[in-house]
Amino acid sequence: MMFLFRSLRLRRAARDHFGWNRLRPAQLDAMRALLRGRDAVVVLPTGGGKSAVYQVTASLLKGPTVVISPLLALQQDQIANLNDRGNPALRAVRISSAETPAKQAAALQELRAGTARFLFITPEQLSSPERMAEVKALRPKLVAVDEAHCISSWGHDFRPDYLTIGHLIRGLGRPPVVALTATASPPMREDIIARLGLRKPKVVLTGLDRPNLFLESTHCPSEDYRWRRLLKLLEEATPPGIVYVPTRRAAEELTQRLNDAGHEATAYHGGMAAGVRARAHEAFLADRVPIMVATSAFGMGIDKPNIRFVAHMALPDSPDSYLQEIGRAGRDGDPAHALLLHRAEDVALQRFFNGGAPDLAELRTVAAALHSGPVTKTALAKTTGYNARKLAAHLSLLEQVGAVATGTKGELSVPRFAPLPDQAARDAIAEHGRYQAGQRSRTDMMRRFAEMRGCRVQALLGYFGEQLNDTCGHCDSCHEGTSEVLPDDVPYPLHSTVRHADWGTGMVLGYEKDRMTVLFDEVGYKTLAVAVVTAQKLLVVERG
DNA sequence: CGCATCCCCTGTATAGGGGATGCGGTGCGATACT
Repeated sequence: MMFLFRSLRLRRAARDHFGWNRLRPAQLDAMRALLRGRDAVVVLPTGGGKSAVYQVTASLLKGPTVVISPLLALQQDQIANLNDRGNPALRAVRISSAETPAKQAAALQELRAGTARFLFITPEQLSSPERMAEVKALRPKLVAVDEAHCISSWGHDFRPDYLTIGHLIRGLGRPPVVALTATASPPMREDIIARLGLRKPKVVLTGLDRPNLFLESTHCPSEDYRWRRLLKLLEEATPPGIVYVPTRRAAEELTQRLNDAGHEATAYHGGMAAGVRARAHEAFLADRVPIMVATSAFGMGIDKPNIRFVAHMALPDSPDSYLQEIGRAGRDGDPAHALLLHRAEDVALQRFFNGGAPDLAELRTVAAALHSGPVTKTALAKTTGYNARKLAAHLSLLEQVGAVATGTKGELSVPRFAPLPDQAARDAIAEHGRYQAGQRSRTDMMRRFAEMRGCRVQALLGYFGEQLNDTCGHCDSCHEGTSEVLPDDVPYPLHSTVRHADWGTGMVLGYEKDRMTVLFDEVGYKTLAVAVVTAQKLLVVERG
C-alpha cells in the first residue's frame, strides 16, 4: 500500500514540478528508498536522469536538500536548470568562493526561511567547522553526493576533502544520502558506500552496453602512425568529436598540428585561463567547435547529444575513465565511433600519475602528534609543518589502519586499541601499497582491453561486473571475426567469491574468450586463463 | 616510468654520444596584487 502511495506521490511531483510524465523504474526505485529514509547509490549514464532522483525526492521533503557537487561550473548549470523553472518550491542557492559573504548569508537566510530548497556546496566548504554548523542548523532532510566517483578517484591525493564526506554527512545530522555517478565498477561502488558510511543502500544500476557506439582499438608502433591513424578517423568521421590527449602540452601541440593540416580544432585543458576555457566549452556545446582536443579536464557536465567520435591519443588510466569518456559520444542514439590509439609507452605516464609511496617518517610524526590529545587538523598542520593536502592524505591512511578517529565535529582522537605510532606508520604504508596495487591493476586491465582480440564489450562489461555471453557486434573484434560467443556453463559462477593461494579472496567478474577476470581484495584485478585455473584448481569457491 | 632537453665532453666538426635534469592531470579556496 505504502509502496503504491509513494510511487504515486513521486510521479505526481515529477509531473507537476518538472513536467516529466514518465519516471524510469531505476529512478523510481531509488526515490522510493530515499522517501522511506534509506540511502541509495544511483549509477546512471549522464543524461539518464540522475539529477531527477534527488530533485523529485527533495520536492516532497519538509526541509532543505544539500547537494555536494565537485565543480562550480557544474553547480551553476544545475542551479540555473532548477531556477529557470520559475517554481519557488524548487529554488536553489549556492555557497562557494564565488559568492560574497553577504550573498552567502542571504543564501542561508533563504534556506532557513524555506524560500529556497536546494543548497549546492563543495566538500571544501563543509570542511570548515563554522560552515558545517550553519548547514547543520538548517536540518537538511536529504544529502545528494553528485559525481560520487570523485570520492574514489580524487580523494586519495587530489582533493582530500573528498575522503571526509562521510564524516561531513554525519556532522550534518545524518539524513538519508544518495550517491550519484555515471560509472562505478564494483570496487568503486564499495569504496563509495564505505567512505560515505551508507547503511544498506538501495543500489540501482542500468545497462552499460551502448549498441550505437563502435569500439575500436589500434596499437600504434610509432607516434607518426598514431597521427596518421587519427587523420584517417577525421577523414571518415563527422564532427563534432573529442580527441583526448594525456598532457596539456599535447593538447596545445595537437590542436596546432590539426589546424595546420586543415582540421579545425580547439584545445581544452586545466591550465587555460578560466574565461577562455568556459568559452571553448560553450562553443563546443553550440556546435561551433568541430574537434575538441582535450585533457581529462574536459569531462564532467558535458551533456551533448550529437558527439560523433571520441578518440584517445593515449591509454586512459582505467576502464572506468575510458567508459566515462567514450560514453560522451552518441547520446542521441545515432552511430558514433570510439577509437583508442595506444602505445606501450603510454603506461609510463599513468605510473607517474599514480604517484609514489608516502614518507614513513612523516606518517610516524603525524601518528605521534595525535597522541598529545584530541586536535583539529589546523592544529596538527601547525605542529607537524605539513600542508593541508599532505596531512589529509596521511590522516586518511592512518584512519584506515585504526590509528585515528574523526568525531562528528571533525575533531581527531586516538582510539583505545590503536597501534603505536611506529606500527601505525608501517600499517599505513602497507595500506597505501594495497591502494596503489589496485590502481595499477586498473591500468593493467585497460592495457589488456586495448590489446585483446576478443569482443571488447564482453571485456568491458566484465570489468564492471556485467556478463555478456553473446558477441556485441559493434566492436572491431566482432567485425574482424575474432570475437567468440561464451559458453553458458562457466567453471566458477559469476560474482561468486573465490580464494587463490597467493592473492587471497576475490570476486569472479566475468569471462571473455578463454580467460576470466577476478577482482581480488588485496591485489586488484587479475586476468587468468580458464584452462589453467581449472586444471590446476587455482581457485576455490568460498561463496556462490 | 620514459620522454625531451640541456649541457658537457671529446678534441677541434659545417658533430655526435652520453649523462643529468626536469616534466607530466583532475579544482577547490585563500591570498596578494591592480
